[in-house]
Amino acid sequence: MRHGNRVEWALHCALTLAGLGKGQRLSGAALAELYEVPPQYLAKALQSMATAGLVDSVPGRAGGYCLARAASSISLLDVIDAIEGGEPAFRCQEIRRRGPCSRIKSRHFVKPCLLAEAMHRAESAWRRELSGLTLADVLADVAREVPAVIRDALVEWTSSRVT
Amino acid sequence: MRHGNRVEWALHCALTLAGLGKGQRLSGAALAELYEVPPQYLAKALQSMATAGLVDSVPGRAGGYCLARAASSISLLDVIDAIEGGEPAFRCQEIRRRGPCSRIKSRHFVKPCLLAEAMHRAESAWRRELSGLTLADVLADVAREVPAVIRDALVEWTSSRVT
DNA sequence: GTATCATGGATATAAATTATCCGGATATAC
DNA sequence: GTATATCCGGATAATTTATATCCATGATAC
Repeated sequence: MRHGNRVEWALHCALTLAGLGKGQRLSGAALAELYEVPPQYLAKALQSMATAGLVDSVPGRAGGYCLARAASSISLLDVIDAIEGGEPAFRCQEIRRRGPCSRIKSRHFVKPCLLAEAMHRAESAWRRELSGLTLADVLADVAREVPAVIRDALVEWTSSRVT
Repeated sequence: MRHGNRVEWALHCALTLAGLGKGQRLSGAALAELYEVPPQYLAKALQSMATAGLVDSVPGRAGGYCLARAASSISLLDVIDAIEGGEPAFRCQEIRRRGPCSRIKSRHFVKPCLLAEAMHRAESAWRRELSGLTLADVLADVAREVPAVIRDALVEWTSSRVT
């Protein structure tokens, strides 16, 4: 089980957009440069976030992306779900009903599969952890923990690409 | 992000083996019949569990599989890790160091990526949930919650295939 | 009007998953 | 001892998913 690369890209892009000033935007090409990833493929991830209502996209010259709402209202889970669709990682195939149990009527299987339930509880714990952390939270941590050398370099680059 | 089918198969097989009496075994073919899955592919999952030390495999006529240790000492996480290798689902590619940050010396990146950390904390929550649930726990829930009709059918089938 | 940018569909490539095959080793039944 | 049933592990094939690119379209700034 593993996440696609776009999850990482989307998280970083969302965080970068969260650090922008009011009314500022970055183009897809700029974000692709920032992280050195394929621009047209990154565009798919940005598009997914736009569809999910996390970012606003402005076409045309001086267009680009910015957050659609406050960074404090966007959780990491929101971003991940936008990219991966929010479907559960464990998908019960109900194999418990096969073989010798295939003759048993459906009504006896009223209780969900206990193993599937356990897997879903675990996923809920995962989702809870990620839904409790917003872009604003991470941004605050960045301000506190990331060295000034790095923050300065990012601020400088951003100011050269922002619109 | 999604789990392979073998995870579900392995969990159900492990639970079935946990329900066996002392010294009893089931062959890979029998388990494949029980869940109507491809025998030779299920064998790979059983092999992984054997390699991980979760089940003992006995070759030869009247051979088969049984748990290698007490059901109360095998967690669902043990089974999943045996199948999927226990690698984290999120693998940080350190894209934060690219682009404008590629000139910054490595020593400034001493703190791990905050987004990667958040993802790993979420995975830890997932793992904690699953490591806290053993096959014995689930077996007890089955005894309590699964209708007798189903349990009886399984017991009957098992007794016809066990060695 | 022209250059820049996002959109979304189509398509191509790479990788992981799923599945099968087979020769070899081992233990049991007869 | 021989035949049978079983696990092992490497090789290979088929299928599905992830990754990546291409291009036609429409919107916006200058």
